[in-house]
Amino acid sequence: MFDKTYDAASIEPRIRGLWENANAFAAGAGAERGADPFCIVIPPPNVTGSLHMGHALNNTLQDILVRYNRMRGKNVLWQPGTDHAGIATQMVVERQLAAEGNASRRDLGRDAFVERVWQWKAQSGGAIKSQLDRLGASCDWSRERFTMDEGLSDAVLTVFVRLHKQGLIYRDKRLVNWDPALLTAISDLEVESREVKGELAHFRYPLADKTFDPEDPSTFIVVATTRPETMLGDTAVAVHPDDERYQDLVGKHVILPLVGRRIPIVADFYSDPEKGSGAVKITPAHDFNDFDVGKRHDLRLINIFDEEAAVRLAGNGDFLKGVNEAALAEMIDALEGLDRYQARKWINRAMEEGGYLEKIEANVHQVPYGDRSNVAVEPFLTDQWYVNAKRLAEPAIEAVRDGRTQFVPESWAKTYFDWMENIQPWCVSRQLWWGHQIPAWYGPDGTIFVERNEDDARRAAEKHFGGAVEFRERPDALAAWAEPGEGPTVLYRDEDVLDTWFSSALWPFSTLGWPQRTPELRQYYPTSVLSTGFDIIFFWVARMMMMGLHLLNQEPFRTVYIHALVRDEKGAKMSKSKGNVVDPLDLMDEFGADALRFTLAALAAQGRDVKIAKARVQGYRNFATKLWNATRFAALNECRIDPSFDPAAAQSTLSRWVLTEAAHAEADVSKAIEAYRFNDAAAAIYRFTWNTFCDWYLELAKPVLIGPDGPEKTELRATTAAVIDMILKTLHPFMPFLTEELWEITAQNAEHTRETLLIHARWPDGGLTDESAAAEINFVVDLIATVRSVRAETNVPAALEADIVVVGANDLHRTWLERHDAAIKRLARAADIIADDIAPANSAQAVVHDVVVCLPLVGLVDLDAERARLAKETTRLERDLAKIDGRLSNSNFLEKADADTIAEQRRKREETAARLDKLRAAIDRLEPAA
RNA sequence: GGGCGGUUAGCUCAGUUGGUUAGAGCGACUGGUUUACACCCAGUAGGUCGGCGGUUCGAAUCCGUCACCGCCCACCA
Repeated sequence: MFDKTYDAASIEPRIRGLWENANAFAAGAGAERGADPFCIVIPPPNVTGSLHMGHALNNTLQDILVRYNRMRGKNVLWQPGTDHAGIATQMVVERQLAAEGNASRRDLGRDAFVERVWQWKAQSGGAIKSQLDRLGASCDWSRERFTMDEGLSDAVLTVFVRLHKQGLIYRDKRLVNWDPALLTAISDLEVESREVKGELAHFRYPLADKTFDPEDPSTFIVVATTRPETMLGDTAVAVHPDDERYQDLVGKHVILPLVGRRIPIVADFYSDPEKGSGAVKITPAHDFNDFDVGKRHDLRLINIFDEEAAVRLAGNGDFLKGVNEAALAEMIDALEGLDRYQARKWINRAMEEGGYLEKIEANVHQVPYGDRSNVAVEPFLTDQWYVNAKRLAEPAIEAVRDGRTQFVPESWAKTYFDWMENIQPWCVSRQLWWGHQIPAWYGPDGTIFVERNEDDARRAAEKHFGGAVEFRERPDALAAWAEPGEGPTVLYRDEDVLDTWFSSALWPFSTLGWPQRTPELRQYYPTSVLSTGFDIIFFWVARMMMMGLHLLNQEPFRTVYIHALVRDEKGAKMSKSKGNVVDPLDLMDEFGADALRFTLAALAAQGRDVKIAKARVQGYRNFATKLWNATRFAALNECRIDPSFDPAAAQSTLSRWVLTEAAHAEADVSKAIEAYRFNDAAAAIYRFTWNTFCDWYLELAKPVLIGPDGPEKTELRATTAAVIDMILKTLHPFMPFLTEELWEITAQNAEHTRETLLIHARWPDGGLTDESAAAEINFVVDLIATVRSVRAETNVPAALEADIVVVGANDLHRTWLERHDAAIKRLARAADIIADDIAPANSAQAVVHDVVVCLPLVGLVDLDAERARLAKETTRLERDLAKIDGRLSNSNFLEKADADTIAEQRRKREETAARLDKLRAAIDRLEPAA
């Protein structure tokens, strides 16, 4: 039954089976009647994704909270599920198609492609669940949801239609961040700016009323740009209204080189006299700031790109208007269809040939990139759907301000506020196929019908048009509109889908059944805690807050716990390209799920990065083995659970001491978990288990446990079993597999049936507190530790058993020495322990509490080493004493420090002085050095 | 440009309202096959808590400043 080592690989699956058979993770399982609810919704991983270290950390922490609260008797639901992850998943499948040499998604067609994605979901969607299982995450899988399942899709439709009717979702034509590789709009958050080494081109724009002469600066105005190719769409040059250099040029015009377009010079505050030449070209259709400038000056918008950001001039009415088409033929010929970067080169060359290029400088600047596609994003003028985030943000800000929702650590609230207070309209439409298709139907007169389904849209449209309507695909509908004939009015549905984060924003209530009024919704909403990384505070947390408050009028969670990011052991962000990714599955294979979990908890200090080091995981695997062996030792010595054992009635100080320490440890762990100080919690149970229970309690109890039967042995056996029980419970949230296994084994050993699995056992609460037992055991522990240290430092052979003479022992000391005689002899390697009034000559000596312990080993003790040791100790004590005396003689200290602190210093002074006296006496007893 | 965080033992990190002899794991060194455990036991060494200045009776802890590192946000002149 009990091997020497805990074999995680074989035990974990069996324990998982136990939990599964018992339906142990089900909502409310093991709860007390009428118990308070405790609910966490899992941050839904990508349905086709796999477990990475960030998931491992986050889900370990959530599971600790969940298991702890479950053991506290609460009605716990950990709601799991997965996200369809629009762009990410679509990209994966597109890549697969490409790799298989298949047709692109466009060739395949929308329906076939979406079908293909569902297949991929069916095929790979189970991986993340089984990996979370592997980790021990105790989610209620019977309630697993998917953002595109029927219920959640219904929630999405409901919200879209409702917000639209409330005017909070609207369609707008404005510049968006356009991803020319993915061919979709993306939101501000999906754009990351990267530093790029580029060029700054200085162009000469000839003044309309002068004859251009490259040598004469009065005939042109210089503009600088990092995007020469966009000059094709320039419709103005802006200078600062206060810029004296350009005062008399405002209102005049320049002729756009190559193109020949006559464009105005306008005065606008956007222009920064400090930058470049102080004059800036304005391209309202391809730059967010220029767009605003264009609005202020009523400038034309000229889009020169197609959706792949390739130049489109031929037949481009906006571009061609007002220029001499014939003169442009050659240029159009050269540029048509070139991508941005090729066009840039061509423009630079052509400008140089025409004498319009003043210079090109190297320039480092920030360029926005699509976080998925890794290509530069293009500001692009399109119609998209927007959510009025500003309105929704107000109650969401309020909820955090007044503490209904609390960030832990608190500092993240600032980040949340900063973003929420400057929030921009949220572009929620995506030109993708994988996702929730937007429920909007377009009629030929420009009317948009936003309804939950086609039937509702039909009814609304029939009412609007006063006759029958018919739905067709967009191209067919547009064709029908172009040539109106007899018959029903033709409508088409918006082809776009919603941003993935739109459905994620509903997660805390959609998974509980909303918009249905389910009992789960009533019971578990608002949820208790949301645990996530800071990287998705904006993407997700903020949006859940907005949606939850708007739709349910209640904040979605009481606490938002923000954990650190997992990095490699050097602190670098893990990335595939760096090759420094640590796979949690590998670590679990090597050291077990419990060891990984414990490591993550132990490293999860707040506000820090979590740097995962393999040695650390190994160390905690060793900890698992340590507990395993301690329990094995207890079993070997027939330490069985005794249902009649009452800790409060325990007789031996050893029992009372360890039971008290156990209660302290439990209190520390509880307090730390409740404060989300997972590292403190892990440290507390680790320290107690290893350093207190194994290193001292078991060692001190050994002589009794392996000795003759008697009342003390009976009691220590029961104590040992009881303390192990307490360890198993307290450790369970961190190491669920090991502890559940030992829970079962210890029950078998006792031929005692456990009422429940450990996962449903009640958290230990309180217990014995006997601070006086500590004095006795601490004396014994310190005595043993001191003797060991002295022996090692004075080079006493390890195997030698030496007498210990204790000088200055009072009756109490004598009782203690008597009572723990066997343990001290065993642990301090003593032949005999003698209480005496006179110290033997030339022995090694040390002060322990109020007594002096002597090792009378003439010839065996290295006296020089002993003298050095005592001298060192004396020096240290003298220094301490001087420090304390300094404080106590400082009148300021005595006046201003609080009474407790002063009393403490006085106590310390006495203690140190007494110790020093004993030490000096000990030195005097030694033969002076030769 | 704005904001946030970090700098503590060789390495990775704790250190909760200012008062400890500044701790842990790993690593190093010394010694151990004592019948739970070598994934172990006992012991030892190792830190002017990034620099400077200040507040305070007292600072790793509070304030200022500088240096370096990291992250987030921000108009691609």
